[in-house]
Amino acid sequence: MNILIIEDNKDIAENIADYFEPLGHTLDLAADGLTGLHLAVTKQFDVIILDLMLPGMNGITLCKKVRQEGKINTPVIMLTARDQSTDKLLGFQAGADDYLVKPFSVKDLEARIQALFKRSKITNANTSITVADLQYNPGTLESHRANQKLELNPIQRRSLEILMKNSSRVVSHEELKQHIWGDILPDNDVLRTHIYSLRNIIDKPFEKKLLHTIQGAGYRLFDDSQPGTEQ
Amino acid sequence: MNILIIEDNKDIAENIADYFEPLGHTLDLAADGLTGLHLAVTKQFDVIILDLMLPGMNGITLCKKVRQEGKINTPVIMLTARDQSTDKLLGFQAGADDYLVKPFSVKDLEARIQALFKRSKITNANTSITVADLQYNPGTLESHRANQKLELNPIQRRSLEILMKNSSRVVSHEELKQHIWGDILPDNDVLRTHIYSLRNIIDKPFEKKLLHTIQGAGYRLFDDSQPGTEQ
DNA sequence: GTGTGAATTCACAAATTTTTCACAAAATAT
DNA sequence: ATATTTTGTGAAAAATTTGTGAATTCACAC
Repeated sequence: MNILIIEDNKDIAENIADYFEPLGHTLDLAADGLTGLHLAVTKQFDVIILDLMLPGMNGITLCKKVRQEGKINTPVIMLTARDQSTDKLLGFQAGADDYLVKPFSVKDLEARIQALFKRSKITNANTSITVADLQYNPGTLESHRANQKLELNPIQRRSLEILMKNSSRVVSHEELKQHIWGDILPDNDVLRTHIYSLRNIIDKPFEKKLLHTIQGAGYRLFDDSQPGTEQ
Repeated sequence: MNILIIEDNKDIAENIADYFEPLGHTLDLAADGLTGLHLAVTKQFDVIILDLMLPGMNGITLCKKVRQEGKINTPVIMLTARDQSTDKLLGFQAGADDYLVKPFSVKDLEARIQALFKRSKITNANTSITVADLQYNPGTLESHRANQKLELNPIQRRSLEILMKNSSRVVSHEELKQHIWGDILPDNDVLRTHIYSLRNIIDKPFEKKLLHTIQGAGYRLFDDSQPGTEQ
């Protein structure tokens, strides 16, 4: 799972990281609001852990901004320093999904994350993502193009998922690798080979090519014949 | 809709009641764990709203007991105070369907209830779940295929149950294990063997295979000859 | 204790996926 | 224009996942 922690207190951030990384999750840390916001909107996360009090921009503003982007519905867990009854309402209004009061145990946090994840899985079950005539359903893990079913292996599936979810931007090699393999990243050859095989399935049999290479940057899935969508 | 509220805080209970009763729902209140448990197993509810902290018996124990009965799969929404330790929730994920952090708005609660209800409507009543010619009745715990009764042991039954309830998506190994065994998850071999034995019963004697393996992801029960249902 | 059936472990086969590697082609830098 | 780096291509080897069924352990009723 990919987790973004926006928290200026090093101790807390490290504490969380030390607990979750061995469990195989990939963590990104941001120590201030601006960095956090930037990461939140440019990378794909499964959950965002957000401190309320931050240098640069406070958590509520940040949460609102993230939600305003519209496209991001990643679950957000707010961390608050102490019992301030106004915080909670503000937080929920801003679009947070859950709350934890410091100090908390990491086990607590884990439980909350699990629950949120479960919830979002249920709500996302029946919504499929579309780019041109290419479709991906995160629930059934099936993909179709032009009403034909595409047979993908796990890595191809995960690659497509990331690319589909982020078709509005370029996904870097690093990010792609992180999502597929977590933290033990393989050689660069490997990704290239997988993209090649993915292309063979989703693009080769079709007229219009959707998976584009952005040299030196990464890959992006989009329909280049439709300038409107491309943004 | 029949709603059971197990909550010792009168204010919260009344608040919920005041909101839902005018909407035409029937509410039952229990102010302590024992009363709650008794009601839960003796009456039929569409959803149970359960406070984590209760006099008499805490919410987790109660939920476990209710589930142990086996026959009750009424959706349960947990209520937790926001500074409450929820790490115990981890082991109990399999039992509750969702949870809300106090304070919450009744609107929130309503949304959650609707979502759960929609999902469990099918499974709860006397209606059984159907995938192709395979049927499972959550009330009687019986399963049939092509009008023949299938004899399943508890593990096979629970496996089939979660697969049937989620036939619209892939159920991961982890999920399956959690649903079957709760918190002490066994080796991966075990699940494989049980799926094998389940297949022998529900698929082997029949022409059409319904239990499909999604490599690297999990299992899904569906009729692959009917692309319509498959979506 | 003994017997019974269920659950788990184990070992091996089969299927499938993932990685490695070597070279070609294309793009970028000098 | 030439060198250098990045990316594409594809086959072959390595590794992993899954299926299968027998052997073993376990739990519990008698």
